[in-house]
Amino acid sequence: MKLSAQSKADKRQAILDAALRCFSRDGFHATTTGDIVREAGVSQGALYLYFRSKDELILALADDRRRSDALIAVLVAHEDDPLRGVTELMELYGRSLIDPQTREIRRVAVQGWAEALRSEAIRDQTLRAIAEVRGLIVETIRKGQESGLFRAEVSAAALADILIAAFNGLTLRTAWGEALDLEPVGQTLAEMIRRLLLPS
Amino acid sequence: MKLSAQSKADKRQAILDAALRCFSRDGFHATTTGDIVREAGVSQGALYLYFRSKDELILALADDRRRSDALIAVLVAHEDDPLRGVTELMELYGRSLIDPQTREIRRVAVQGWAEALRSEAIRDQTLRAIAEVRGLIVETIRKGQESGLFRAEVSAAALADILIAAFNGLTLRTAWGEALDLEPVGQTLAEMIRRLLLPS
Amino acid sequence: MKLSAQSKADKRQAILDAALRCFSRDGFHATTTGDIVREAGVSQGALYLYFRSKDELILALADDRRRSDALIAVLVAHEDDPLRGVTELMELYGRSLIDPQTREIRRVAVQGWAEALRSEAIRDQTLRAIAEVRGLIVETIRKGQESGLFRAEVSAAALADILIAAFNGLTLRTAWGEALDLEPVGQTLAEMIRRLLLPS
Amino acid sequence: MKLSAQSKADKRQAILDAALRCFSRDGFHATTTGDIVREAGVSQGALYLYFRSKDELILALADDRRRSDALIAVLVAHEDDPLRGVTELMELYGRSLIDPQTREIRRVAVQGWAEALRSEAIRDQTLRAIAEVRGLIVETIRKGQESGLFRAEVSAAALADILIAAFNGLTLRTAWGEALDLEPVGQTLAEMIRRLLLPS
DNA sequence: TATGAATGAGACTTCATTCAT
DNA sequence: AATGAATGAAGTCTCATTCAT
Repeated sequence: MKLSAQSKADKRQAILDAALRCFSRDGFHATTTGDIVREAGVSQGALYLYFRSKDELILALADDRRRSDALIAVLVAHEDDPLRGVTELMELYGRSLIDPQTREIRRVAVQGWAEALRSEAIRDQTLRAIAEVRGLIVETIRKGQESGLFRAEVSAAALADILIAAFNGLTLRTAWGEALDLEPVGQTLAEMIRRLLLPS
Repeated sequence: MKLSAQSKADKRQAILDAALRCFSRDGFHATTTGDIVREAGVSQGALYLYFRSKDELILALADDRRRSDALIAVLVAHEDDPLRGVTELMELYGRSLIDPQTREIRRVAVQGWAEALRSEAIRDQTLRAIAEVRGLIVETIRKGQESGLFRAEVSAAALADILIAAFNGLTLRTAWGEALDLEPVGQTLAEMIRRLLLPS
Repeated sequence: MKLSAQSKADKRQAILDAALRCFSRDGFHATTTGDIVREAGVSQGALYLYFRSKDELILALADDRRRSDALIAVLVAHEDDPLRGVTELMELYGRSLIDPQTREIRRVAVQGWAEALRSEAIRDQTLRAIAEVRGLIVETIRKGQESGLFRAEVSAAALADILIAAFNGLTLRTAWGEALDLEPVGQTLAEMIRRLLLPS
Repeated sequence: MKLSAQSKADKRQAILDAALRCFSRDGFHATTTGDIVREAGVSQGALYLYFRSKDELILALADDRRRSDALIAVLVAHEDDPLRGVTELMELYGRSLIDPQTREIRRVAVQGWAEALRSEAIRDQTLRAIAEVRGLIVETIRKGQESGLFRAEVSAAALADILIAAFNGLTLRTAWGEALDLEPVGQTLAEMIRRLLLPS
């Protein structure tokens, strides 16, 4: 009985979802494949019909592609309004930090950071995602500078790195369950960027 | 042959050093106690004369107390010159990020972040260290505001969180071995802080 | 390849049998799980598919349920003939003491007695089995007393305890491999009981 | 500094006492030499100055020589009054069963029974002690038979075995901490012996 | 395609004993 | 004689992966 492509994809996704829950709860290493198949309601063997190994499952969940895609989309959407682009980027990031739906994803992402230290595949994937977002931030700032909107003395690359670093640092804090008051943090960061970029 | 407190501490430290090298290279979980004792040049049993378990070893290495202590020292040293305090803090942090000697520590710290998601002991320890640094940053900024040096409208807490987040984010990037050009990053961040805090 | 309940029970029993042989030969503590799986012809991991731990295996073998069940059956079978019941009980017990097939069981039972000192689970199980047999012996004697067959002055409980104590003591002696001549022992004990219970 | 023979013997005894407490509490195998030296307040190495190995310590405590010596003394003391000898034997045994001071000894003795299954040295020692007591009981009964006091038809050897078996079985029950009511048990057993031995 | 029993390497930890001091 | 740090073999149990059905 051949499974339709649809139900095959469904089952694969069900396993991924189960793995995300397990990894978020217990971490990559304390999670056993037994935990995952139990959570997914499939058989032990089924896991290996859809994934080559536990590591492949980790790799598939180690970065948060959905988030970086969203960030990229925002920057692209506002490419003719650099200030708006940067502002919206921060808005979006801030919202994602407090969205309870992405809590598991953020926790797993932090674990992915640790795994990226050891696994070249995970590191490549993670760095590529960061580089992509970073590239677009740089481009956005450059555009603002070229149009005379932003101060030309500012290093676009440095600012991009600072933004990404701050984002990652905040992701970390919220992943730990700390109740950060993100409202003033967002406003203060926005103010810092404005004062840096806009001519006084 | 009763060991002196000194030589006992030395041996304990030798094991810690070996564990740090192993953890940095292979991660907490892929490192076996066998790896550690081989690296330390002691017997399997010796490990348990100095540590109750592998977990205790992980806990002992999961945060980077030396770094947070140094940060605190800097802030305390310049408590009558808030602007200098914040600047020196950034200097120190920046230097530590490129110091090859602390590379292993930074790699292990990132793994500690992931472990902190699962282990209450590690999380407590990590959050406590962060809270301590954060508290001193807030205090330093407040002092500057009270003396009229800094703009009173700025949220000291928010700025402290942003700084810490950026620091952590940069630690992460350097832990991965990325060759960040930290010079402009540091200058840009300093400029952002000055423009935010100092009256224009 | 879902195992049928039958073959699952069979395999469990095969491991139990192997463990019995090992425990009888080397004792609970000198027997390793490696010994057991080798004797059973299964893999290390297989043991843990059928038993949660080595302790569970010990618990499962620590008392001799088959023997106490047989004793109970005898007493129940002759509940309308108390003298016969007691006599048959002794017969059965005596036969079991010299049955080479139960030699391993008796050796393991003695070890269970020692384990019962430390393990509440084993002690509970052992005491429960004894209490059950004891209760039936008491009841049988009481019945004989009520019908006027046995002397009413005899403490049924005390006699039951004496019988059980003697049985256990004899089990111990035979477990050690001593060549007791059980024939006269049985006859003498029977004579003691008759002279105690029957009106002279 | 040469230790006097006295203090050497004292220290040896202190270790034995500590071992008895540990063995009684945790069993031979769950007790570590570390437990014993801690309980005795001596150093790890000291143990091996007084005993060749842990096994030697077990052997030294595995049987209850003090009890069997006392039993023998009673029988010898009344060798010209066989009935009295047997009665006193039972009295003494009964008292020892409820003496809280010998509780640890009885618990360790039961463990010795299990060890005797595996260790030839312990088995020899245990069987020898039993044989000694048994021999004296047989002799006592024989004497009574020869003097016409006891019925000649009774098998002295069988009765001795029954008595010893009952004693051991009762030791077992009390070692488990069961609150047996030994008063009626003793009386009933005495009655059984009288009725068996004395001409009606 | 799907199952889940089976595998067996290997991880962590303990512990009786030794031996340098 | 005495100490206690050190040893390292060995034990129990787990778990990612395979494969017969």
